[in-house]
Amino acid sequence: MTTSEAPLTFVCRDEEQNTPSERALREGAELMFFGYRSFTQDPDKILSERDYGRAHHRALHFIGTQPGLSVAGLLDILDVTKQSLARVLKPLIDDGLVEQRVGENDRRQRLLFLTDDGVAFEERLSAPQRARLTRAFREAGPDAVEGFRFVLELMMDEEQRKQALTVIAGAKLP
Amino acid sequence: MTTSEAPLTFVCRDEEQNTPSERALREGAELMFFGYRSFTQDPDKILSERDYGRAHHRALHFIGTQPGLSVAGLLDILDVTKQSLARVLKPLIDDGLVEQRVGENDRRQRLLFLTDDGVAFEERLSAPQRARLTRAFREAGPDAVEGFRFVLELMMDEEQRKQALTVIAGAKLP
DNA sequence: CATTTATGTCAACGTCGCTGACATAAATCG
DNA sequence: CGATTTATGTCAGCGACGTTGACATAAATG
Repeated sequence: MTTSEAPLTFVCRDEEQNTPSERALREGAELMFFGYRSFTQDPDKILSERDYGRAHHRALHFIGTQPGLSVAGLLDILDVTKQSLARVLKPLIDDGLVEQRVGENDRRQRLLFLTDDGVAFEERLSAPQRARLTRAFREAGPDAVEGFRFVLELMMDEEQRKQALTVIAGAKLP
Repeated sequence: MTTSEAPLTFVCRDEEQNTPSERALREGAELMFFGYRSFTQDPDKILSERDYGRAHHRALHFIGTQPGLSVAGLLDILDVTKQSLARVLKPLIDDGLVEQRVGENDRRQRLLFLTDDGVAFEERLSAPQRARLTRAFREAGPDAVEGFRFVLELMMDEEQRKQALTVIAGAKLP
C-alpha cells in the first residue's frame, strides 16, 4: 500500500504562489520515464513474438476503440506520417487483424475495423496494462487517480489536450 | 484551470471493492500515451538539431543527477544493452558533453561526469519539460501531484519500483 | 597465476520515426 | 464537363535506437 519508504518531496505548499521545488520537478520527470517504461514493457514482449512493435499496438488500440476510423483519422490521432502508418497498417491487414471497408458516404475512404483475431490480439496486448492500471488505481485510491489524470492532462498543450480529450471521450466501444 | 469540459469518468467509488471501470482503464492508458508524448516532444525537437535522440537525453539526465556514475550503473538505470549505451555515450564524449574519469578505487571503472557544455545542454533539454511539469503541478495542486506520483509509482513492479525510488532518492545534486 | 569484472568494440539485424516524390480513385468546384 | 482537391497507397532512402553474439583489454581478485 504505502510505497513511501523513500519519502519523496513532491509538494511545496504555499497556497497561491505554489511553485514546485527543483527536486519535485526532477522526481516528476524521472517518474514519467520509469512509469512509462513499466507501462509498456509487457505488451512490448508480446509484440516482439510476431515482429510487431509498439506502433502496432497503438494502431490496434485506437481502431479498436473507434471502429470505422478512417486512415486520416488514425494519422491524426497518432501524429505520424502516412508512410510510418502504412508500414504498421499493412502487416496488420495482411495478417488479418485489421479490416478495411470502403466508406459509404465517401468511397475514397478506407474505414478501419478490427477483425475477431484483431480484437483478441488487442485484448491480449492491453490485458497486462489494464492489470497494472487496475492495481495502481485500486491501491492509490480514487483521489490519487483524479490527480494522476489531472496532471497528465495538464502536461499537454492546450490544443493537444483538446484533441486528446475528444479522442478519449469519443470511444465508440464500452 | 478546469479541463473537465469533457468530463471523464475515472473513478468508481465503492470503497473497499474499489474496481476501476473499463472506461477508466482505457482513459488511463490513453492518457499515458498522450501525456508521455507531450512530455517528450520539446526535447525531441532540440535533440534532432544535433543528430541526437531521446536516449542521449536520458544519459545526460542521469549522469547529471548522479555525477560519477559508472557505465555499469548507467546501464542498470537505463536497462539497455552495453552496445546501445555505447552508441549514445561515444558521441556525447566525442562532442565534449560527457567526460570519463578513471575510478580511484577501481581503475577499471570509467566514471561519468557532465562537462560544462554537457550541463548547459542538459538544462536546455529539460527546461521545457520542467516548464510543463511546473505548469501542470501548479494548476493541478499538491494533492493531485501526490496522486500523480502515487499512481506512476504503482505502475511499476515491486522490484522496478524499488530501484526507481532508489535512483530518484539518490540524486547527488540539489 | 587463473578467473572474474568493467569496459569497449565489431558485425548484423529489426522497428519505427522521417522526407520527398509519385500514382490512383473519388469527390468537388467553377 | 473538366480541373482541382482530397483520401489513400507506395517507392526509395535515411537516421535513431534497441537487440544478439562474439571478442579484446585492463584491472581486480582469489
